[in-house]
Amino acid sequence: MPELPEVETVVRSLEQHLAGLAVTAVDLFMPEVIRSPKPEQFTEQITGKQFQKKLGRRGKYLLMHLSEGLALVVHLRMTGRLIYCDPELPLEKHTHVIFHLDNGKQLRFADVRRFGRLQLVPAIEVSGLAGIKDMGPEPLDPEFSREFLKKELRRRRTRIKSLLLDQCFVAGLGNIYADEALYRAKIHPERLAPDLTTREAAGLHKAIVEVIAGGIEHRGTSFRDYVDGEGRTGSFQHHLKVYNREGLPCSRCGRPIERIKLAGRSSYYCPACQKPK
DNA sequence: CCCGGCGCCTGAGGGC
DNA sequence: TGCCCTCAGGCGCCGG
Repeated sequence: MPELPEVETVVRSLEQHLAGLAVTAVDLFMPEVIRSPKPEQFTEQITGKQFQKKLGRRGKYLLMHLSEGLALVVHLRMTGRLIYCDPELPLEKHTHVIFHLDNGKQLRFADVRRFGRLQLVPAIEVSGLAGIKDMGPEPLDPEFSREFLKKELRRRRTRIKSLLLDQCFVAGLGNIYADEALYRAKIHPERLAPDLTTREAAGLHKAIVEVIAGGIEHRGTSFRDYVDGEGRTGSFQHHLKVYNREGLPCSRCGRPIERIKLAGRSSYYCPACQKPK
């Protein structure tokens, strides 16, 4: 569930605590969650390294810069959590990695479904990593402009919802924010991308920027599993207009929100405000 | 090349 | 009460 706003919130909440701390030891309970290097090397290489002042993010990836030019790259996928805490805090079930820190605290990685991955790489290689290399622009960067969006829509022969979920198109959108953006732009999720008008593209651009900025402002959507780096929930779930609201009245017209399956996922939309055309 | 669909995982929730 | 099925969805991978 962590999409861009949730990952950004984790970054901001961890940054203040981790800056300057060194890793003194690592407990690796589930080596499978380490994507690279080999588990023993991962543990050996990260031990003694210090977290830099700033943590970064690219799309849904957390970029944790360390001393000696290393970077810990983390993808939380669906249920992953990174929590900074006291060692006394009871171990949450499915805790797979514990980083012991030189102030006596811990950074823990837990993940019920074990989809999340950690990777330790030279920082200069981050931009070339699979999953990051071909990633589209950050939705809040100037590079993600109306013109860019319109041009991409014309180029891609797919349904608009699928395109919004494609990280090569724009970084960081997942199922929740994609549905919310389409609702705000009044565009049916099954519309073909090249069929959107210039006006609709402009509206969609605005909706994407607003919904992502709103998500960050409210510290993410805690719909199911998500909490930030201090274990706190976000509040954007209270501002969702369509996601997980099947049968509930549309806030614009009162018609019940509907749910369809699209590319294997649920898509929520208002049948009156978002016409198929 | 580009798109759609499946598998990976566990737990929650619904039907019977 | 318990069992089984479906669903949750990000992304790598494969096939058409």
